[in-house]
Amino acid sequence: MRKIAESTVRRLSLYLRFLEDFEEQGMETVSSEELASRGGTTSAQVRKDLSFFGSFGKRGLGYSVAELVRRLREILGLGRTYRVAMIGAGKIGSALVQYRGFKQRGFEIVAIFDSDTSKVGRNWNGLTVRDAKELESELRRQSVDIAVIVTPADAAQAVADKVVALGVKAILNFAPIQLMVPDDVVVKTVNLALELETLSYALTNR
Amino acid sequence: MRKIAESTVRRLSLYLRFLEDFEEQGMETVSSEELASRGGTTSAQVRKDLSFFGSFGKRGLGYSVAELVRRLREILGLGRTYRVAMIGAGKIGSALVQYRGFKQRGFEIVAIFDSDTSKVGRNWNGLTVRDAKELESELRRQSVDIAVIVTPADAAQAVADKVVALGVKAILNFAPIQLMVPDDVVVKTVNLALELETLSYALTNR
DNA sequence: CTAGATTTGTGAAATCTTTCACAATGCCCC
DNA sequence: GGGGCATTGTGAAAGATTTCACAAATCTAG
Repeated sequence: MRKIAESTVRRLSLYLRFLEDFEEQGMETVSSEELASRGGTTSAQVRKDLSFFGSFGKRGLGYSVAELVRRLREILGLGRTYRVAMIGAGKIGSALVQYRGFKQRGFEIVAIFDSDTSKVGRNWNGLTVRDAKELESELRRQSVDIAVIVTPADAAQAVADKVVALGVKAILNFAPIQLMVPDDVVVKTVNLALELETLSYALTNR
Repeated sequence: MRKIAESTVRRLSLYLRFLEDFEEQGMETVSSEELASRGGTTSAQVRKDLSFFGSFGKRGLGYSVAELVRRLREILGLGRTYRVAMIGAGKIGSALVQYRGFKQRGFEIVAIFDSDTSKVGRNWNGLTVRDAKELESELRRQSVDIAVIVTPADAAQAVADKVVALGVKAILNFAPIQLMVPDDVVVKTVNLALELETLSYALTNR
């Protein structure tokens, strides 16, 4: 498949969100213009984004909401569930575990680890926090698709190395460092400091 | 000032992080190549990024770590402190309040609000959670630079409208919706669902 | 069945971002 | 002080993304 820009994928994900709203409101069809205005982009952009994957609309009429939802879910790979391991049972981990959007979209947290023995054994949303030492044996026992790294910065790279060695191909990283991983592993980093500093930049240079 | 790409600003913020590390390690100078390899980019990219703001290096030698740190902090607007109001005292808000990077970089949380009366009055890291009804009077009493929105999706737009009306020019949004704000207000949205779905896309289309 | 109104899909143009490549500069050492 | 080495700063080229603009398709009404 032709290489698709990350910006395109992010917009598709947004469109899907809007379409789900539209579907709930009982709309049957939607135009690229309606999707665009909801997402702060242009109708041409919407059509171009979709055109990379096929032609889903009807000229003169627009897109069937139900069909486009189905197609986007397929394109984004949301037709299955993903098994997620969370490494780090601190505040952010705790917030994430409770985040309903996870399960709703098919991301199922199957294990939580922490190296702090005072946290090990606690029950979190139906899951027992396990000792980080068991990470390896546990990931051998049950495969996971995605590792969420919510450790302090100085532990994150070691954790990443370990999960990569155990075959994990996708990492969602909340530690404020740049992880080094092989090319065939995808990493998304959510870096709060970066977001704050782009705000700061924008406030300063107006 | 010439319009600078957001991608450039984000990289500058990354470089600053690396430089702080280098400084701590006692390095006096650094080359664009060293910065680049640490950040997963190229030396030409580093030099181009910096060149938008001036020429800070010495040919043949590289950059003075201390000076570049100083310049980047200035460029990013980190020479001052920012007053931050947090709206929403749920799990994510609680994680953010404890996040040390906030204060470390000059972002001081000066008020926390929630509409859940069972949370109002609690002490969070030295701050009392206030009733969301007081948002307006409180923001009139003390100005804030940045509003962090950590409410459920269905409340977020109303909160945004209110803080914008009260003069806030920058919003960090954790609610999973697209906020509508006037052009002169900057919004950064951290949308977990989006990150998960780009991972899902990447895992599917390999 | 035709005219008119919409709205898609998509090449081509415009714009934006990254990479290339090399002259210019400064340091070091003899 | 001059030769050699390292590294910056930056136009120009290449590449990527967005916007434009219009033919093609479909619907509606008469």
